[in-house]
Amino acid sequence: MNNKVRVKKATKNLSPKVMEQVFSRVAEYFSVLSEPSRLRIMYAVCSGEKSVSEVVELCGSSQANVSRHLNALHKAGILLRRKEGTTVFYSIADNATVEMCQTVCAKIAESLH
Amino acid sequence: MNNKVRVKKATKNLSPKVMEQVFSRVAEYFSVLSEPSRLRIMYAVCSGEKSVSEVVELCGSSQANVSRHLNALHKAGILLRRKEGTTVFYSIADNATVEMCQTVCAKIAESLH
DNA sequence: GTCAAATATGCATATATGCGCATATATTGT
DNA sequence: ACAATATATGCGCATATATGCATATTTGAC
Repeated sequence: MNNKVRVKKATKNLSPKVMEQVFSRVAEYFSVLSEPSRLRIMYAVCSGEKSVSEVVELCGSSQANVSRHLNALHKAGILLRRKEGTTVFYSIADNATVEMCQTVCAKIAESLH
Repeated sequence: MNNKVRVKKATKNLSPKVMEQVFSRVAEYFSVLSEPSRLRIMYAVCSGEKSVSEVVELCGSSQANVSRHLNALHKAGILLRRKEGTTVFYSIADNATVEMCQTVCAKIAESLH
């Protein structure tokens, strides 16, 4: 059996110090996606740009929490922020992340049977 | 601009109730990958099957923690467990997860400049 | 059976984080 | 300036979890 996995170029020959930084950042990245509330928000936004209020409406969480979660997703580079008057719109900044989430969701949705 | 993202078949037409279950499971899945210690372990194991002691050696964490983390990764279906005498070997069970981690690592390693 | 090695686990602690609540801030309209 | 609306944030609490330490458990050698 061969269960070794080839390491991609971009992560090859990195010093242990840098590797630690990468692991730390990657952990933070996955951490942002490790909350049902934020996944719900991602699901709401990935169908098109939404204001905070719209997301609140769609997700059923409190305005305060939705605001915080949207901010977290924005800081992580996953969502874009656009301001128009008093309204703030969020949209997908990183399609790769959305596709990754959908791949994982699909796999898990299947395994639920 | 078109930043809508198509939803995969497997997650389409799921009841809100099931969607919640999926989000919960997916959050747990990402949660397992949201710790530098576990990513370090994944990196050690993805180059080939390793015993607990070997992983301890490679990662520098305590035996207790490595054991716990390996168990978490195993319960999440990401690692396989094989026992031989008193030694327990872990190996990659899910290549998709490893590839996903490497994709994210590569992206973040690049962005570190 | 006894001992040693490898792994797993119970417990206490420190830290992180999600949430509810109240409130601050920003912007528009009157 | 004032009121109303939309969003962000400070605070306290409850919960989750990573870690260190000690110890239990499992298995093989003698």
